[in-house]
Amino acid sequence: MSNESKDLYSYQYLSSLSLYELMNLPTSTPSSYGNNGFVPSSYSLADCFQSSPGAAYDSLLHKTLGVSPSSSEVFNSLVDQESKHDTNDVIGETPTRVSASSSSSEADHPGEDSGKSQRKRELVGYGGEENRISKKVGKTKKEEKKQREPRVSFMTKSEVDHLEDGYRWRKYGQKAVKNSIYPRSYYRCTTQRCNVKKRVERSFQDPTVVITTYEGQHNHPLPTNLRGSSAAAAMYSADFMTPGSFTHDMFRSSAYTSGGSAAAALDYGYEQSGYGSVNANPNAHQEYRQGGEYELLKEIFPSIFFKQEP
DNA sequence: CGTGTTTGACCAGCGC
DNA sequence: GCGCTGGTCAAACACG
Repeated sequence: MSNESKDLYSYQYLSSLSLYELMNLPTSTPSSYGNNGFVPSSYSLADCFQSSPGAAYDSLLHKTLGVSPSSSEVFNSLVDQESKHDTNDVIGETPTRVSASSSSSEADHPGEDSGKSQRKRELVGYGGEENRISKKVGKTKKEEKKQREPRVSFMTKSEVDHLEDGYRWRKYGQKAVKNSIYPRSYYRCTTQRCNVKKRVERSFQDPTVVITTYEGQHNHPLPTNLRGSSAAAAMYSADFMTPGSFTHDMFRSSAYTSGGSAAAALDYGYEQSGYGSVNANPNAHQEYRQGGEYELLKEIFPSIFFKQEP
């Protein structure tokens, strides 16, 4: 799969460049912070949504996926590449459509973890995971695969690998990835019974680009005792942004001044037909924001979205 | 002491 | 069947 992933990677890289061009982002990033153009990377990701989730999301996804039809393929292909083998099992069955409902919460789908891990836990007797093991009973591997969690992939121009999103993450692994000199880090939400994971890797073609892939949906509120720069990100935002006043232009400006920009893509496990219609139908954009993608993002970044709601 | 990171080992899936 | 690769585990370690 080496050649294929290489192509995907190249494709993605070009796509990200296209995004920057679309957003009229300069190649250099003079900053209003007077901070060499850098602020915590969390700003570029979280604040974009924090300031106005709808606008930022529009900006991110509509521009990324909407303007450039190939981009959606690229992003989705990228995040799907390791699970291509699932396609035959899943395609046409639309098992991973996500809505704001809790029907797809981790509690309901603990089998998000790979079967191999379950097998190992079964052998080792991994504490606190009995429910997973018991859930495994009576299921085939294929059935487990179908329960892949939806994933969201962000490309963020940042010098910081691990983007603060308000949740607490525990790093549980790091692997060198093929065709990249940068390792991929694996994080898991530290909240009990929440199996949301994320992978963080740096683009080997553009080291300034960090690719963050979230998998699953949090089944708990945002931790109250936040550490790190989530609050700081909010402060950054408050300094010069008024919630709700965020426009596409401001997002562009935000990405510009923060020295960071982000692209996002949603991975619904082969259910991508919606993008075409979104692109073709201007009115579909609203539906799309009210639909699964927007809601998914809300669930993944509740702290960001809830702050905007009166 | 609790929490998070590092890192070598292990395992399963896939391609050849 | 074998080797490669991605994903995960868990002991050891670091840190506040």
